[in-house]
Amino acid sequence: MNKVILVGRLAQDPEVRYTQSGKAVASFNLAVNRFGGQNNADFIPIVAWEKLAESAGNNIGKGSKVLVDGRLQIRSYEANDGSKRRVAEVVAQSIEYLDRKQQASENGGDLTVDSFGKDVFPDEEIPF
Amino acid sequence: MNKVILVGRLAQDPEVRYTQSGKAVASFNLAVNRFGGQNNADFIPIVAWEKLAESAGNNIGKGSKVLVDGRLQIRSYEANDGSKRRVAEVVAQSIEYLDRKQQASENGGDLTVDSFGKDVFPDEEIPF
Amino acid sequence: MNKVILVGRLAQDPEVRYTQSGKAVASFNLAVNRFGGQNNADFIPIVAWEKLAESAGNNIGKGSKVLVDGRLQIRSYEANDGSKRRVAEVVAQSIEYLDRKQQASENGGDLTVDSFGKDVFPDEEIPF
Amino acid sequence: MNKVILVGRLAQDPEVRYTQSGKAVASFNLAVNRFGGQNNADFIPIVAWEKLAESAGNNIGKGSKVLVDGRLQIRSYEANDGSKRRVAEVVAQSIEYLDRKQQASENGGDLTVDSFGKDVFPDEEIPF
DNA sequence: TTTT
DNA sequence: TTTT
Repeated sequence: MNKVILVGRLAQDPEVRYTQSGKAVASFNLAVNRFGGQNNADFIPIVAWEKLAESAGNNIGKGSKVLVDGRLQIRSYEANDGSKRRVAEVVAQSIEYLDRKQQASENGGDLTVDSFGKDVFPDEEIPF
Repeated sequence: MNKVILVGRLAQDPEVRYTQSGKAVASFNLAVNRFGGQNNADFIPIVAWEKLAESAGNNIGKGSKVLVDGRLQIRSYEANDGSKRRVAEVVAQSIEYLDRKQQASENGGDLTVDSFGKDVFPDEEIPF
Repeated sequence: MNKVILVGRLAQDPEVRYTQSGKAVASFNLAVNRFGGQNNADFIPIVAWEKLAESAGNNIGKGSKVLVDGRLQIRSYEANDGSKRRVAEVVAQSIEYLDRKQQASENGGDLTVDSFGKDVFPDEEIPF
Repeated sequence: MNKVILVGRLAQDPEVRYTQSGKAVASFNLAVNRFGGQNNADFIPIVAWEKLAESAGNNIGKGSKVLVDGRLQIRSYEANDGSKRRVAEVVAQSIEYLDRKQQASENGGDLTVDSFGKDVFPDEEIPF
């Protein structure tokens, strides 16, 4: 069990890059207000992959309010001076767009993007 | 966003049934202790599907301690007297077995069963 | 561990009542969309107590979008015909108001109401 | 909304320190297995305060299995070379002890420690 | 109806 | 470094 749920606003536009194998990766910091908190936020690094990444790149930007559901991961990397560093980041499993800043979409509904197939089974099928 | 996370013990062995289309469905009540609570628990109906259901049928029983991650669903059904009833239940998305009652498995590790494919990406692939 | 996190819209205005000991209790159904889901929602009963209840009564109504953080509880009661019934409901521990329908509040920020005292400790105090 | 839920084992005994104002603070790394993961874990820094800290110091140690419920915080500090660094850590709001390594406690039940007062209301009080 |  |  490794679950993180955050509501906040993007501190900057998502940066979308591509791995050597061609997978899209988006990253941005999420400003999550602390309780009591006008000018008191945690800026939490978020990473999203593939269609989640592409959707973020196309649909949200600096200031957008989102709900991120994901897992907390510690990633190792080599710093410029050759030293080994560790950074914590949240790998998004789904992102729910809580407002629609720019394009006031005519259908109104909220958009949720998810990194896996769905497991929704109709009520009627249950054999009891 | 519809997320439920529970830790508790099975109040009875899982019942495994099959839909007309052949899908396995397991159901059981989970005793979740309230704070302060020896003899003070909520008995929460859990439903699991397909491989989650089969694994539950094979690996856990009355008294097993588990962590259930799922969503809360309201299901409508027709009662015996023809009246329409609604029941709330948690549809499991993953079940983590926190103890191994019967078979003291030699490898020691915990078992997690999950209803969808995994989205684990290796650290090294990240292009930054 | 008994945790529920829901995002949805109130299906009706909160009903605020008072216990014999004078505690406020608010109740309403929350429409939580399923994935894929325009016309496909679970209507989940929510209960809030004391200042959470009063705030809900004053600040949100039918159609308001909220994030509810709480626990899932099974409550027993006696039906009109004398039979014993059980109902599941979510007891809210905090409610975050994700939009402000009517009154475009002048202070701008989002409003979160919480049922317990806060445990926020300043960063500087940590002795390492 | 800033919520983190983790299940893992302590990578070392908790270190308990005291702030200048006398508050207890415990810190340790939690090894949280990734899916698929025997030798594949994230080591996540956990911080607990006051009675949570004292209980951790007294009741759990390296290898203990726990469920941590908390929030993700970014803390700034000054490194030895005077540069400003940021570190992410989980501030525990409750810790559930999922096993009892050393002392096979005679009372059986699980121990949950929580950082705030409880909001449990009896079922009977609800006026409907 | 029920778990430890 | 940063959001409203």
